[in-house]
Amino acid sequence: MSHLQKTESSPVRVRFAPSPTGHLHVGNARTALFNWLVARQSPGGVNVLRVEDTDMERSEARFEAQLVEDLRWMGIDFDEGPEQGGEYGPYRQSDRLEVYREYAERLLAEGKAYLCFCSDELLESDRQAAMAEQRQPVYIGRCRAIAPQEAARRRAAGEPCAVRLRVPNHPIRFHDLVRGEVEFPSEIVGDNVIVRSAKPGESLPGGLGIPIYNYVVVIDDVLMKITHVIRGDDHVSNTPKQVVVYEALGMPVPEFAHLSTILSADRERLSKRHGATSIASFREMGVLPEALVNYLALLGWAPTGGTREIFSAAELVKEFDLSRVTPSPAVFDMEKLYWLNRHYLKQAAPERVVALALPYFVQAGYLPQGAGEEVSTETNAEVRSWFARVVALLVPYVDKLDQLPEKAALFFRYDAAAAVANPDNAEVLGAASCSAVLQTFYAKVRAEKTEVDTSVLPGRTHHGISAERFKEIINEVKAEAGVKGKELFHPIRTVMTGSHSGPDFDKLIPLLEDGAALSLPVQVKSVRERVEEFSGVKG
RNA sequence: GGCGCUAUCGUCUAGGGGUUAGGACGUGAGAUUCUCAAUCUUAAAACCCGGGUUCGAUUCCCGGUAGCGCUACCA
Repeated sequence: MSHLQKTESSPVRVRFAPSPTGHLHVGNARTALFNWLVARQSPGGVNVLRVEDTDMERSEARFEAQLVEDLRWMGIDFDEGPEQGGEYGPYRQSDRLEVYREYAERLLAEGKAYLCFCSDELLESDRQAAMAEQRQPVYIGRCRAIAPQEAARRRAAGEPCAVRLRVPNHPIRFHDLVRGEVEFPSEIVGDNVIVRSAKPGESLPGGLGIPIYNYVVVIDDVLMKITHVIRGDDHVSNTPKQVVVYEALGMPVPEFAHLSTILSADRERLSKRHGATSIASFREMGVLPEALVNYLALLGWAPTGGTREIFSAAELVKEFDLSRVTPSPAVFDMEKLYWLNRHYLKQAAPERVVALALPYFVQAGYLPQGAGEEVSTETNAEVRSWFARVVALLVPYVDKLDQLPEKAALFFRYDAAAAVANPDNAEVLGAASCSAVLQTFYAKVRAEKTEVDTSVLPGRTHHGISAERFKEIINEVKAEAGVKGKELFHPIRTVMTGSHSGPDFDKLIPLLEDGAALSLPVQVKSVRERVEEFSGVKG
């Protein structure tokens, strides 16, 4: 944190500056997280959200809203931004065009910038020529020497013109918290355009067009008093172009921190093509925000010692250190995210996991639409408490919440015929001792007293074999059929669940019986019903 | 093409002029359990290549290679 200390006089101010052109991606989310961590770990630190929507064609308001929601879900909040305002607003670039124009005029008046009247065609042929001669394809400065009065006259006459910044004649250097000192020769920068020429319908007062990104970021960062620019490393090559703007403005250059790219398993830049990489998709699949935050922090950062991996957001705020961030790109590993998610799923308060799991079951059609509602009728409360036990039983089996309904198939999708036909069960069902076990077991279950309970669901019987009673039955089968161990348990398990593997009987049997007593969209079959159905297929 | 950035187990990483190169995910094995999941134990697994500097380089320097980024009146 030493790098933050020296700016103690003025508090740390960082910003996250996304373009609302799509869903929030893991790469951007990590950038947002690192910014947030730096702001929160520094006394008086301020986290600014700035929406870079100058690309009118691709920017959409709904993406901005989505973005903020995704960030909030992760626990990342802002002190200043379009929603909360602040003294350095407005925070949407589309609302700041007048500011950019003013500064451009100032730069022009001071001779730091000049008007360029070159046509697109001319520029393009310059570029081709430069490429052919293997030179850097930068602007050759054709309009640099036009006298200001002459330029002003041509502009007033309505001749289309762009504004270019005069690049200084010295190497451009800046400090990067993750990469150290970075230096570029000025020749590679060139006199870049900072304000486009006016396009029909996009004209600003004074006949200028929409300003260029590399210029507006600097104006914004200067005006918003940003002390640390933390962003993706796709901006390192842009940085010298921006540093030149700071110099022209006579403003101090902030600290930079360029975060490495997140790659997919094929070592390509992570994109939609690589499946679910948007923050929304992680939320939808039932990844906990604390797992995602923890994982993202570990991508490119490790604490001193490098052995600790589990960090809450609060712990990250305490431990995180920008200068320990690695400059090398990292491959996104879904398995490790899942590992963290499994960890946090076990840690999480049961009620929370149940609430989060519920929609998946409603969607699967296993639970009624209103099951999530707070208004708890008596039945609803019963369903909920049963469901809570189901979730608790199944959570150790999943990486993420959306896998839960599939794991719950043993409750809702019992199918004896399919179980008997399943090749996975062939060995168990084909064992010599199987028949004896099954016959004895069927008889025992049938002999159980049936307790009719029509209070919950008229016309249904609730047998209510307890876990203890079930254990006794198994012991009786063991004694009478003379079979023990796997040969005893596997066939019985197959009858009960359709599979020879699954949760402990102690927990499973009561859930089966209690579930059967409930009125659900997909009826859970009781122990006795399962026995009847199974014996019908395999007598 | 030019410029820049990067390079430790399959993956995320720690470390650093002399180390048995550490941890984690994943994988294999074992324990536990009727079984699966969970849990515990355990094993295999890495310093990109070539030159320097040095008594000694994985570590420092240079070059190569590879990957990525930027090369716009995109952001």
